[in-house]
Order: sequence, then structure tokens, then C-alpha cells
Amino acid sequence: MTGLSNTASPLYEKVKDFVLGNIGNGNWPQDAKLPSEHDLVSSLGVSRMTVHRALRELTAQGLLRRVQGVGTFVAPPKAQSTLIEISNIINEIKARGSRHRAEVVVLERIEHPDPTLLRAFEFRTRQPVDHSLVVHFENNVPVQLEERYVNPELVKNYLDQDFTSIATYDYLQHSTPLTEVEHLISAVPASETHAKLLHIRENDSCLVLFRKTWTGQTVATVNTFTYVGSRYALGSRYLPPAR
Amino acid sequence: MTGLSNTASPLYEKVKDFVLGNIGNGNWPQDAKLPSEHDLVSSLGVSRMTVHRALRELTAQGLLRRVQGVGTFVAPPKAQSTLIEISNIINEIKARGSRHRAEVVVLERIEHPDPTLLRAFEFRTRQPVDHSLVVHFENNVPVQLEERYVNPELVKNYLDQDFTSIATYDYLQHSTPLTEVEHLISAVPASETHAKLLHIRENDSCLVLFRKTWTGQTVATVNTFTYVGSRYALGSRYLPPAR
DNA sequence: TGTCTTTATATGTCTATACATCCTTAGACA
DNA sequence: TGTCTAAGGATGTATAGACATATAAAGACA
Repeated sequence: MTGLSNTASPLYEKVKDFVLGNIGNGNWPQDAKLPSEHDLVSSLGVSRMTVHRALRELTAQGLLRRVQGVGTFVAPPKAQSTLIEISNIINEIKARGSRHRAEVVVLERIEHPDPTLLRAFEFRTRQPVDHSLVVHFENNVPVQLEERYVNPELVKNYLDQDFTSIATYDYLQHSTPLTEVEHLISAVPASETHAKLLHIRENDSCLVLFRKTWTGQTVATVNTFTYVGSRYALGSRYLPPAR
Repeated sequence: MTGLSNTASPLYEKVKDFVLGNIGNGNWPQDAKLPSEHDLVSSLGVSRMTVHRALRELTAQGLLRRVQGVGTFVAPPKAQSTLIEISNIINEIKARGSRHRAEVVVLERIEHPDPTLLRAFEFRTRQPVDHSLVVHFENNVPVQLEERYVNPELVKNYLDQDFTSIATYDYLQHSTPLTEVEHLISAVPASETHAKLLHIRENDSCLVLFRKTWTGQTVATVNTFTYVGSRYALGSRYLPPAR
């Protein structure tokens, strides 16, 4: 008596179903410790690699938590997460029927980045970083300040593109395969230089979107988008996924 | 000469980086056919299972397309949706190991909502609306002001729950099946009353998350979360579904 | 020419084994 | 009593080999 279903699906899928079944029927409640891989091998009659693959994939999906040397546990139910979509500023402005204009403030290669920047890129040695600072206008009113730091090792010829017409994000997307993205949204008062560039007063509320992207293990870009709070809001309408 | 990096990461990660590198530098453009697993085994000097795992994970991330019996190809760059995850404030505070406390400021049934509220709920007739205003503290420092308007037709007994301990969102989630959610994020200066409740100065920058939910065609809740800009940021780390 | 069959190729799965790495615990020892 | 160390147990990675399965191409045959 193995406990595995007898459908035509591969074995590792059956092992996943077996685990999901035990979680679903309350047999293994939250934070419960699962039988070890070795135990599952014995009780289910499959090889350890097959069990391991099943558990690894469930862990990647966030259903399990694994600690090397300790065991496998049922993860807490996924936090009711809500997803916000952020779209490209140029497309958005054009979609609203407004006129878009971009102004390049800074475009440079930083040969010797400061420690803060090096830390952001997780560089251990001094490596050059490409840097751009662009202001986006909607009908000649500034709405977004786009500051980007790019790893020239991964993104070739970043500085050569035409920043006034091409969406920077589009360029990055097509030139580099991004595998991971981190976002941070906060509200901050405008600094003196930001206020000047965005035609607002110092300390006016701004929405700041920080974004960091990876290609594999390497940091590809570090970006900061500053929106004028009184002129802009990030928004989305979203159909939540089941469960 | 293997072409693999010599960092300390596992071999399958190096294989992934090798593939990503070839895609990134244009060596393998879109729809290009990759070398077969067998070829990669030969040229990289690792076992087939290792190559297979690397390619499988990249395929799961949407970077590659594989067809059994045919080969592996560079997937077309799919529009990369940028999503931000917003989690429950109470869980978040507790996850950080901080102490959470909630203070109920207002809890009432509004029998005759004003026109603004009626419009938000898309009511055509005068219907009552439940209203709660709660301040969330992290270690006795206010971080979030939670204002909720709830449709009592859909959410029964909303006012009866214990707002100081139960996560309001959890209650809503379990009592009503939400079918649609709309979000709006903006940065605004704190009003006088908000400043007083959040222990900040008037006009200090705040992050405002507006959320509206539907159950079918009917508006279920209208919520506004106000975060203290200097103390809080919405964040997420996310693996994009496809490229 | 058209269709069926065979063959080659590539990916998909599974096993048995080995070693690495991390954590916990029990025991030795000062 | 406290601390260091060793052992054991659990997961993490890697390999070689085998078989399964899907697809395309080449060949056999009508």
C-alpha cells in the first residue's frame, strides 16, 4: 500500500499530490514536520531523488519550508497577497492621450562607484556602473524622475540608446533576460534637487518606487522612480487568483 | 575551457548563468536552438541531470521553451508584468518580531452615507455602510491608519468582530468571496487629523493605498490605508512569470 | 507520388549511489 | 557546570546509467 494515486502522471507528481492531500485534509497542519525524505522513500517505494524533486518543487511554490539538517515543514498559508501592477510610464502617458517628452539630465559611466552603489550591486571589487537620470513630462509637466544604474557587464551599450524616444525599460527588457525583480514603494519628501527637476517645492510628497533586477546571480539594474505625489498614482484592477 | 564561472554556487546555477549569459549577450537570440543536453554535457563537463535541472528551471521561469524530441529554444520575451505584493500589516509586523497593537478610533454604522461614499459604492439608493477606523502600532509607534467602509449586505456582523486582535482583512477574506480588487497607490501630505493619529507632523509624506473590492457586480469594501512614509515601505521580491 | 515504417535524436523520468553541508544532540573533558 | 567535540540525522548536490516518450527525417513500399 503505497498511498500514491494510480493515474498516468509521473511519479514525482504523485508524490506532490500525496503531500498536498495530507496538507489539504488536515493530516499535516501548519508547521507540522513532514516525514523525512528517507521515510517517504520507504513508505512510498520511490527513489530519494524523486521524493526530493517533489518536495523541492512544492517548496519553490511556497507550500513547504525546508531547513537543511532539520527537516521539512508545512508552510503557513500564503499571506493574502495583493498584487499591484506597474506599467511603463511612457505607454501610460500616451494611453491617456497626453503628450510625452523626456529630458536627459545625466548620462554617464561611473568608473569608480561609491560604496553605497557597490553594495547595491553586490560588487566586491570596484567595477564601473552606467548611470542615467531622465525626467518624464506629461504635457510639459514633469511627472516622473527616472534614475537608473546599470551593470555594463550585463547590459551592453546602455548609454548609446536614444533616451528621449525609446522607453528605457523596453531596451533593458530586450537586451537582458531578467530572472528576478525586487520592488519597494515608499513616500518621501522631495529633496532640493528633485524638487527643482520636478518643478515642485522642497518636501512636497513624492512616491518613490525602487526596483532592483537580477540576471541569474548577478545584479543587472538598480532603479529609482520618483513620482510627484500630487500628480500621479500607481494603480491596477486585478482579478485575484483562486485560493 | 568549460565556460562556467568559478564562483562557489552550485553547478546547476552555473549552467543557468552560462545559458543566461549567452542569451544576454545576443549569442543565442530569440527562438535560437540551444545545444542539446548531450552537447552541453560534453562542452561543460557536467552530468546530464545537472544540465537538465538547469534547463528545466529556466523553462519553468519562462526563459526557455522545450519540446521533447526536438530541442530547447530561447523563448520570446513576453511582456513582463511588474507586480507588487502587499501583505497584511499585522502579519508583517509580527514577522519582523515586533509587537503589534491596534487602536480602534471609530466603529459605526453610517445609516445615511454622504454622496461621495454612495458613489464609491455605486449605490443608487441610500443604504447603510459600516465604517471602521483603526490605527496599527509597531512597538507603540503608529505605522498604519486603516479606514474601511464595508457593505453590510455582503459582510454580515462586520462591526461585531474584535478589531484589536483579529486581522480585519482575514475576517473579510473568510467571510466574503472577493472576485475583483482595485488598487491605487499615491503619496500625499498628512492631513491635520491623520497627523494627530499617526503621531507625525501635518504635511509629512504618507503612502496611501486605496483598495476597492467587489463580490460579483457589487462593491463589497472601500478601504484606505495610510502608511507613515518615513517608517514604512511596501515591498516584494518577485520571480517574473515569463519573459 | 504518397503513405507507412524505421531510425535517429532530443527531452522526460527514475534509480542507486556518493559525498557535501547544515543542524542538533549527546558525550567527553576541563 | 560549562564548553568543546564528535556523531547522527536531515537536506542539498552531483553522477552514471537506464528506460520512456515525443518528434522529425530517412527509407521502404505500394
